[in-house]
Amino acid sequence: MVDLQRQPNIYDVAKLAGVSHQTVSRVINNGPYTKEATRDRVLDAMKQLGYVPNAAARALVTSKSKIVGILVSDTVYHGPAGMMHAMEEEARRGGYFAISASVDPFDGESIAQGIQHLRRVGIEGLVVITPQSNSVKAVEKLVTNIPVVFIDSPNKSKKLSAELDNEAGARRATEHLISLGHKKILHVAGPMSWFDAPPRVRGYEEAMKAAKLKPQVIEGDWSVPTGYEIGKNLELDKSKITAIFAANDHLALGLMRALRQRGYKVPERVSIIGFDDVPESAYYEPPLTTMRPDFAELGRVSMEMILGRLESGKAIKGNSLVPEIVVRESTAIAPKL
Amino acid sequence: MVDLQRQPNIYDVAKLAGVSHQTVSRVINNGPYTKEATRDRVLDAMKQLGYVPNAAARALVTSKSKIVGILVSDTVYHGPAGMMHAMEEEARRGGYFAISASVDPFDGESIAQGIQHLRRVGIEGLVVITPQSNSVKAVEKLVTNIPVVFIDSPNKSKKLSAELDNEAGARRATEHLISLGHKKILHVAGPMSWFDAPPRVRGYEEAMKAAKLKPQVIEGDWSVPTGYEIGKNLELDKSKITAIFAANDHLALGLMRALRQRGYKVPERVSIIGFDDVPESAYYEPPLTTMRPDFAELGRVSMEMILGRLESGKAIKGNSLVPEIVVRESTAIAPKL
DNA sequence: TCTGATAATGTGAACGCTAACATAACCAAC
DNA sequence: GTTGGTTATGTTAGCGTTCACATTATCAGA
Repeated sequence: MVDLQRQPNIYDVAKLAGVSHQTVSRVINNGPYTKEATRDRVLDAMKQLGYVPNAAARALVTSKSKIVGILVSDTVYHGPAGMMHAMEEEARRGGYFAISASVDPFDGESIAQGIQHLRRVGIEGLVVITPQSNSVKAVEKLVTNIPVVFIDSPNKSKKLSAELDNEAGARRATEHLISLGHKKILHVAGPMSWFDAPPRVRGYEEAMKAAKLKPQVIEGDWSVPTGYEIGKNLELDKSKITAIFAANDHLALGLMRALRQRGYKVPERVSIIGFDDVPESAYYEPPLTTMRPDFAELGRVSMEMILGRLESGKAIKGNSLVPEIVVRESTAIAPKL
Repeated sequence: MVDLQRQPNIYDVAKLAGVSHQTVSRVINNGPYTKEATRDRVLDAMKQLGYVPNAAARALVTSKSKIVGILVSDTVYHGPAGMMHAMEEEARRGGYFAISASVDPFDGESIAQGIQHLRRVGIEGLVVITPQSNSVKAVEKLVTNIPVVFIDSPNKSKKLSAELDNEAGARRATEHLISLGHKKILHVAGPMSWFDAPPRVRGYEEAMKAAKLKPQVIEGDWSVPTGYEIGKNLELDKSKITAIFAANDHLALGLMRALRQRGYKVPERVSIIGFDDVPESAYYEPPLTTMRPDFAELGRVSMEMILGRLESGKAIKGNSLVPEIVVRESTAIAPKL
C-alpha cells in the first residue's frame, strides 16, 4: 500500500493506472466499455493505494445516500432485535447502509427527534418498527418524499407494509387448545394500543366461535409481572377454565409461575400456550408451547420492499407471514373436572 | 412550506432571507458574528422551505461524516442489544450517527466484509462489540487511521477499551455463596475463547482461595441446553456440591431445570447464582439470584470514549464497571448433608 | 469629521465524485 | 484508402457545503 498524506481519491488511482479519472469511475461502477486490461490496471492501482470510494462525494453528485433508516421502539426485545439484525444484513446485501434511531413510541417529541435525526443523515427510505398507532400517525405527518414501510401496521391499510399474520397465528393457537378438548379457554391479551394485540384477540374469537365456545378475554400488557398478577387473581375453580392462550411468552411465563404457586399444575390442570417463541421459552417450567413468528424473515422482507422501491420504483406487495406452532409441554389434553 | 422541485439548498435559504449563502452557513453552524435579526430571518427562511442541511456536501468538504460504526456479533442477545441501544442514543446526543454491521465472530471473511462495509460509508470511529479474540486481531489489522474502542477486550491491554469488571463480579457472586455457608461450590464457566469467561473463572478462584476452599470448574458455552446437559450429568451426592455459580443466566436456567427434574431442589439442596440478569431471570423457577452488569452504561461509555477522541483528540480513560448483585430466591443457606 | 479597530456580511474556490458530452481508436465493408 | 459504426477513453461542469479570505457596516475615541 503506497503511502499518502490524505485518503487517495479517484485521480490518484487514475494517475497510477495511467488513465483518466472517468475510466476509474467506470471501473468502480461496472460501467460498460472498458477493456479487460485497463480494468485490471485500475483495480490494481486501487488495491495498491488502498482506495475506498468517498461515499459523501458520491452521495452529493447522485443525490443518493444509499442509507435506509429504521425507526424503532423497544430495541432490546426479541422481536425488534431480530428484525433489525435481518434488516441490516439485507440492506448490506443490496449495497445499502442501515441506520437506526430508537424512540419512545408514546412520546411524540421523541419520535419527531428520531425522524429529524434520520432526515439529517439523508436517508432514502424508512422502515418503521413501532407497533403503536400514535407513532404511525406521527411518521406519516413528518415523513414525505421518501418511501416508508411499516412493520405490523394495522391490516388492510393501503400503506406499504410487512405484516405478521397475528390473526391466523392466534386462530391456530386457539385451535390447538380446542383440539386437545378444552372448552373453557381464556385469552390474556396484550394492550390494545399495540397493533399486534387486537388481531390476536380476533383470531382467538374466531376460533372459539367456530367451535361454538364462549370467548373470554382479559387485557394485560406484554410483561411477565402482569402475567403473574393476572395468574394470582384468576378464578379457576368456579369458572372451570382449563386453558389459557397468552398473547405473548412473557405473559405466559408470569401466568405459569403464579398458577404453579397456587397449586394449579401446568399442563395437568391448565394448559398454556404463548406467542413469540422467545429463545428461553423452551426452558421455561414447563417448556412452553408457543407460536413462532419468523421475525428475521419479517425484517428481511420489509427491507426488500424498501430497496425494491428505491431501485426499481416498483412497490412490492408483501404477503403476511403466518407464525408456526411449536408444541412443547405446557399444553395437554383437557382434564375432567 | 414553500414548494420547490428539488430539496432546498443553502442558496435558496439565502435568497429568501436576503443574505449570502455564507451567512446561512454561519447560522447553521452557530458561527460568530451574526446579528440577532439576521439570524432570525435565516432561521425563518429555513423553516419556510423545510430546509435540511445536506449531510453529503458537508461531509465532502469537512471530510467528517459524523458517522460512527459498530461492529457487533450476537446482536440478538440481551447484552449486545442493550449496549447498541445505548450507543445509538449517546451518538445521537453528540450529533453523530451510529451504523452497525453484524458479523460472525468466528468467520474472518464475515468480519472483513463488515469492516469493508463500514469503511465504505466513511465512519470516523469504530466500536467493536465482539467478545472473541480472533475478531479483535482482525479488526486491528484491517482498521487503521480511525479510533477504535473495544468493548470487553482482555484486561490490561493498552488499547482504548470499555470493560465490564467480570473478575470483581465473579468474586462477588462467589462470596455471596460462601457467606451463605457453602463449601463445595462449582463454577460452570463460559467458553474460554470469549473474553468474558476467563476473568469470571479468575474471580471465582480468587474468592474460593481466599476462603480456603477448593475451586472446581466445568467449561460450557453460554447456552441453556448446555446448562441443561451439565445439570443432567452432574454428580451431586458424592461430591456434596451445594452451590453453583453459573457464568450466565442461561446456563443457570438450564442447570435449574435439569436439577429440578432429577429431584434436587433449588435452593434447598443446591443454590444457584447466574450472571447477566436477563429480563426474564426474575421469573425463572425459582427467581434467579444473579449479577447485573450495566450494559447500557457500558455502551454509553464506549460511545463517549469514541466521541471524545473525535471531538477533542483526547483519549478518555474508561474505568471498568462492576456488576451489582441481585439476590432473589435461587440462593439460600447451605444445607447440612 | 476622520481614524481604525471590531463586528457583520460577502465572494470564490475546493472537496471527490458522476453525468453529459466530446474525442480517439478500432475494425469491417465498400 | 475512405467511410461509418461501435468500442474505448478523455474533458468539463456541477452537486451543496465550508474554508479562507475580501469587503463593507458600525461605532468609540480623538
